[in-house]
Formats: sequence, C-alpha cells, structure tokens
Amino acid sequence: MSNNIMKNKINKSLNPNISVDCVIFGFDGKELHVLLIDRENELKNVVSAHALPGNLIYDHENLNMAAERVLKELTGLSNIYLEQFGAFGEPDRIKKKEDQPWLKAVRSNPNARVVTVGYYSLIRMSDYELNPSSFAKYASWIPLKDITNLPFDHFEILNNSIDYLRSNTKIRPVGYNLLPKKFTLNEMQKLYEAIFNKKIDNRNFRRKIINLDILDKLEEKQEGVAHKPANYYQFNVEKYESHIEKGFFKFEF
Amino acid sequence: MSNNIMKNKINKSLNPNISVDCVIFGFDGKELHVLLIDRENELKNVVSAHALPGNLIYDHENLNMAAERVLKELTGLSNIYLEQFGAFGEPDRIKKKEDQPWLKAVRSNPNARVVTVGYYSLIRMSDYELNPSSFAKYASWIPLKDITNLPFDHFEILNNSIDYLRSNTKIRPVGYNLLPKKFTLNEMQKLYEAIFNKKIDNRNFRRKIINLDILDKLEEKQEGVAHKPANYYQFNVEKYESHIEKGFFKFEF
DNA sequence: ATTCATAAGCGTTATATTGACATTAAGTAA
DNA sequence: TTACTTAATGTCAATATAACGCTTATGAAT
Repeated sequence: MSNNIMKNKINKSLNPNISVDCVIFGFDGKELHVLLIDRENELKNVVSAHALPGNLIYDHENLNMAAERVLKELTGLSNIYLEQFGAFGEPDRIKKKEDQPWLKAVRSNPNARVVTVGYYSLIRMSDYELNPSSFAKYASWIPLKDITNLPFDHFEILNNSIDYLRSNTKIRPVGYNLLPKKFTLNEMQKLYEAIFNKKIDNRNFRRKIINLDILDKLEEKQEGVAHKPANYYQFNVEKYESHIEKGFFKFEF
Repeated sequence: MSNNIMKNKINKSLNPNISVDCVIFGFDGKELHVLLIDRENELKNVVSAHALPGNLIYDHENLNMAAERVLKELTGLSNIYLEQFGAFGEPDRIKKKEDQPWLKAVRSNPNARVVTVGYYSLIRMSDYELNPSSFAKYASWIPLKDITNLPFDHFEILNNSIDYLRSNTKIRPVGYNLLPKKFTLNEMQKLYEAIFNKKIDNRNFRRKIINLDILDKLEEKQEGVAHKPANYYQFNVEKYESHIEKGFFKFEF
C-alpha cells in the first residue's frame, strides 16, 4: 500500500489480473511517433528499455476509464479519445526473465497472470505536454520506425495497433485529432503517407479526399512562405462524424 | 474444487477475474442464429434466460484456447475458428440482481470483478451437433431476430459482435464456414442477406461476388429441383485466404 | 403433350471512380 | 529578373456502380 501507484486511491484495489496498455500515436507533420515511458525500479535504477504506458486497473473503474487514468498517471496526457483494439492474454506474456526485476519492483503480485487490453489514440504531438510520473521516469515520443523491440509483449501489441490503425484508416477518416484546426491538403497527405508508410500521388489524393466530402475549404491561405501559398481546409465536423459512424466500404449492396 | 467446471483440470486454477464469451453465429440457409445455452443452478433449477456460452479462463491457457475450451465444454462444439472482437469490462457487468443466484451457484468467487473477452465465429448449423455439458443444461440455436435480451451484459456483447461481423463482411469475404462445400450463388446471396438483414439485387450480387475472384464455378448443377437447376460453385481456398488477409477497401492508394 | 410453377441466370445503360501521368501558378529570396 | 520552392490542376482509358425485367430450364400437374 505504500506503492506509488496507489497514492490517490488508498481504498480502492488494483485488480492483479487485468491491465491496460496504451499506444499513443503522435504526428508532428512528418512522421508517426509512439509515446513510450522509461521505467525506474525500486532502487531508482532506470530500466533501459522503453515501454508502452500501461498498468493494472482498479476494480471500480471500467476499461476505458482505466486506460485514461493510466495514461494520465504515467505520461500526464488527458482528454484523449482512446479506442480499444484488442486483448492480449498469452499466459507467459509478462514472464520473460529480463522483465522480472522491474515487475517485482512495482507490482505487489509480480507473478500473477495478467491479461491486458490495448487502447490506442492518434494525437498531434504539439498539442500536449508530457509529464511523466508514477513509475514512469521519462515519457517520450519515439519515431515509430525506430522502435524495434519492447519489453513484455509490447512490441506485438504495438504491431497489432498499427495493423488496426491502418485498417481503420481505410474505412473511416482520420486526422481530426492529428492535424491543426486549419491545415493544407499537403499536410493531410503527409499524415496519410506517415500512416501507410508510402508515397501517394498528390492529384489522386486530393481528388479522393475532396470527394469524401468531409472538408470545408477556407478562404484563408498560407502566408509568408517562399512558394505558392497553400489553401487552408478544416474538417466539417458533422460530415466527419457521420463518416466515422458509417465508414466507407467497397463491398456493399 | 468439486465444481463441475473443474473436473478435467484438478490442478489448474481458474482466474477469478477473466472470462471469455462466445458468440457463435449459425446459418441454416435462411437466417442467422446464435448459439445460446440454458443454465442450471445448484438446485437443478433451470435458469430461464438463455445466455452466451462463456466462463472464466484458466491461468495456463491463452484467450483463444480458453474460448475454444469453454465453447467445447458448454456446447460440445470443437474445431471452430474463433475470432476476438472485444473486451468488456464495466465494473457492474455481472452485478445485476437477477444474475446473482446463478453466479453464486457456479462461481467460487461470485462477487469478483470479471472482465470478459468476446470471441465470435460463423458456422453452418448442420455441420455440428450440440452436446451441452458442464453448467449448460441445453444448448440451442436461437434465431438472431428473436433475441431481445440476455443476462449480464450479453445482449450488449451480442450486438457488438453483430456490428463487428457486418463491418468485417464488408472488408473480407465470408462464407467458407457457413456454406456447404458446393453451393449456389443464390445460397450465397441468402447468406449475405441474412448477415445484413436486407434484400440484395441478384444481378448486382452475382457480378460483385464473381468479380471478387474467390469462387470456382463447377461443372455440376442441382438435380431434382422443380425449376432451372442452379450451378454449383466452391471457394477457391487460396484466393479466399488471400482476400481474408488483404481485405478489400474502398479508400486505398 | 401441354401447361404451370418455380427459381436461375443473364445484359444494358448511364454514371461515377480509378490509376497513371506532367505542367503551370504563386509566392519569397537572391 | 531570375531562381527556387511547393501548390494546384486535368485528361484519358479502364473499371465499377446502381437500377432495372425478361428468358430459361427443370419437375409437377393436367
């Protein structure tokens, strides 16, 4: 009960068997990043490997609340729309030898079997300030392409979330949380290129995006740029939301 | 430990906090059904309401294994490909008053908070024989349209699985497990109509399905029918599988 | 043998969407 | 005024779409 994690919830109990992990994708206008934490063990040694922000849930909160709380506690981020993308329950998922010291340091029941539920979100990096606390010593944005391994099954979870993100992006619009209020079509194209990790033909991109009918073209243009200024667009929230609901599918009747 | 559920796994422990629930959709050529069980309490009173087959998981098995085992134990079905579609974790999801007697009868820790992971599958009803056991007194196929409520949060879970099934069906082919080896295009159309619960234009359906390039047209025709005999088709497994992998999306570059 | 009932199977047209591809336009900086 | 940089645009051939009704093959009934 002297555990850091419990500081605000003395009377509530952590469920030893259920956790949430958050994959927060951040966009900086160029490439996708993932929010990872550095962990510190009981002896204040920083554990080297980055990890996804995640932790056990309380018995009084639902999974969404837990994900929001854990994310906030570890990274300082709040008011982020998190979407569930899967549950991960291999019996040995937290049994790797190298992960034990840290588990023993922060968990009262380090050997318990834990099933974790994955949540993800997409945000604009510049909108948020990172404030790690609890067992997170640092929280940082790591370029997705630089992440090659993670503790526990976090790398697998991350890869799952990427698949999910890409599939989802083919079915519903994204960008509302990733782009500035006003943005250019080329900024939007860069976002899609970052998500799919490939170049897109600009004429076809524009045509397709505009035909989706989720954007309003503004009167405003870029200023002070040393080239032809781009027109600003913004999302038409109603249309955007309705496409989020309905999705766009190829195979329909 | 005298519990029915434990009979084959004396030394293994059920995790009190994690369960799986299975939504098995069955197709009979006409409409979608869902496999539900009737439960019996300790006093051998059959609890009236049907429920999704589901139960706590063992600590030594992963989620998929658990779903397969639970499904088998309760309904006798095995060798069914189950796909995860979501985790459900409202703190009060099994706290409804009317659900307590049954929980007390079958769970050693009936008040524990339980997060459940939903799995679903699609099968051809005639391929399987139902053999309820464990705490399932009966297992039966109930027409989807007749299911209006279920205990716990099972109705919500069911509705989630339907949404998932429909979205998924717009993105990848279905039917391999739902139709006979050889089937007619009209049988296939009825399947799609059952899933989406709407009539489809037959010419457009045929064109779209054939253009998917997942079917092989056989030489064989229906026999003994009092009308023009339909041609038989079968899935081309390689092509089918590859479309399951890649999906078909409208919004791609 | 003819007719009837049933479900199968087919085809066109007007419209929209796709992918592939190269040039011009608008601004700042030098 | 020229150079540089990024924005913005258009066409064509191919493909896919939705909407729509008639003909065909069989067994059953007479």
